[in-house]
Order: sequence, then C-alpha cells, then structure tokens
Amino acid sequence: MMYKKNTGCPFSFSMASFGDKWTILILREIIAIHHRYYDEFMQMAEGISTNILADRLKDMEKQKLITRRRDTKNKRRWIYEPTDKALDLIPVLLELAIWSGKYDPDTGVTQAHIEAYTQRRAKTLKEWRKPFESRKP
Amino acid sequence: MMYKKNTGCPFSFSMASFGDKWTILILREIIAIHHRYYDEFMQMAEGISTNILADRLKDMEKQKLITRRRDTKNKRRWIYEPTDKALDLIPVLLELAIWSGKYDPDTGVTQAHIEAYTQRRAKTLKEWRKPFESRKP
DNA sequence: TTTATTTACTTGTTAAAAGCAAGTAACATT
DNA sequence: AATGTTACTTGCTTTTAACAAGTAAATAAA
Repeated sequence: MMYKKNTGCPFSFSMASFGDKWTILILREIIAIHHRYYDEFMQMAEGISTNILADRLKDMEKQKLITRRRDTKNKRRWIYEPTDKALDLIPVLLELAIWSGKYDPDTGVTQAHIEAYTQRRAKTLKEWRKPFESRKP
Repeated sequence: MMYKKNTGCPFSFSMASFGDKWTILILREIIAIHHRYYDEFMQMAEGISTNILADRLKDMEKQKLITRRRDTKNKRRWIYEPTDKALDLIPVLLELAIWSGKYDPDTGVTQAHIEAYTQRRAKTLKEWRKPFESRKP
C-alpha cells in the first residue's frame, strides 16, 4: 500500500486519498465509464497489474470511496459501486476533463463537449451523477 | 522520473501530467501559497526530499506548467512561476478543496469558506488567479 | 459427474521510484 | 579570506510498482 501523509491542508488530504495515478483511473472506470467488475477494471487501456488493482480496491473500500457486494446472478463476481464520497469527486473529474481537453494535443474531448461542460456546468454535473441516483430510497 | 502512460482519455492525460502526489503539492505552494523559491518548497509540511523536488521542478518545466528565471536581486535564486497551463488548474484545486472540506474530519477549511467557494464560484476563481494577472501585458 | 473455464484474487520475484544522507559549486555576506 | 546561502547532484537504502505464476471458489461444458 502506498505511503500517505496528511498535514491538515485540503490538498494534502486529497493527495493522501487519491494521490497516485491508479485511484483516479479506477474512479473514472466506475463513475464515467460505469464499469463495476474486477475484470472490467483489468481491461483498462493503461494496463493495471492485478495485485495493484486488488490493493487499490481494498484501499478505496477502506476509505469508503467504494462498496462491494456479491452479484446474485453470478456468485463469483463482486459488484463495485461508488459511495457519495466518490460521487462528490465528479466536479473534480469534470474540471480535469476540461483542463485536459484544453491542453492535451491528442485529446478525444471535442470542443463541443468542453463548451457544454463549461457553460452548462450544473446540468453536466447532474447528468454525470444521475445513473447512480436510483440507488437512493 | 515517474512513469507516464497517456492513452488519449482526459483522465489519463491528467494522471500523466500530475498523477503523483508531489506535483499537486508543488502547484499548491506556487498557486495557493504564493511561494516561488526552491527553499520555500523544501519547507512544505509534507517533507519533500531535495532530489524529488529538483526532479519534479524539471518535469513541470518540461511540461510547461512552470517557468523559472533568475532573481535579479540575488543571483543564486531562481524564481519559479506558474504558466497559464498551471493557472488553468485552479478550478481543479478549488474542487479538491471543497471535497476535502467536506470529507476530511480534521480539515482546516471552514464551512464559511466552502459556502463561499460553492456559491460564488466564479468570483473565487477570479480571486485565486488575480495575483498572477499583473504579469500580463 | 468429472473436467474445463471463469472470476477474483494471492504470492514471489524483479524493476523502478522514493526517501535519506552527504557532497558540491556558484554566489553572497562578514 | 573565510563562512554561509542557495540550488542543486550523487550514492545508497527502502518502499512501491510491475510482471509472472499459482490458487480457490463458482459456474459451464462434455
């Protein structure tokens, strides 16, 4: 498990929570791509190692960024789901996407998307969150 | 230097740019705390090693997140300054601060600050950027 | 119903990165 | 001229990540 030092500053807390590249990429899988299974995470383009994935999922569960439950239709599978704590990172993810859209010369983000994100921010945030709202009572 | 793999996705680009804890903490020093010198960065509470700091500053310069120039008043010193590419990460930093303010039990961020950030977002973003605008022609 | 396959890991080893301590070189101060 | 400051570099140790192989439980196929 990675080393974590939190000094009380909000950025320090953020970096102690997900200050490695994999945690954000796993959150992308769950929140933006709607993946929920271990083998789906394993297939991400960046190529995560199985021991690192297992380690990060445990850490994220410990941090209460995700929960996991058995898939009743296939008892071998776990379903990984984001908590509200993770979903509250959607604004961070959105700003990362806007920034990358502006500065990545090989970005896949279209100018139309960036404009939509920037100019209809509240709506975009709601839309990103919507697929996870059905869980609520 | 840290390994970087960018697959075209905006989050992948973000993580390839600053997907380690130190780069964001150095950006905090420069953008939020207005530090500009090597020895000031060395004094950050998280305790960065001198070789890692030197490595990251080089990488950030290469990425055009910062520039450096000699201090004319003390020729030993370099002045490190953020580029527009770095300043455009202010919205990301702001969202990190809001999230940490909500979830860090030992946060130093007050509820009043979070409310100000959330409800007067555009104004807050402008204020964070203002100290760096004087450089413009 | 044994046999193979899927799923989610664990374990062991190697490679890379971070952390630590000491040293250096240019400039500045006393 | 000697001492201190500033921004590093270099060498070594420790930690983390990456790679490869193996395992165990659940399911599917023969």
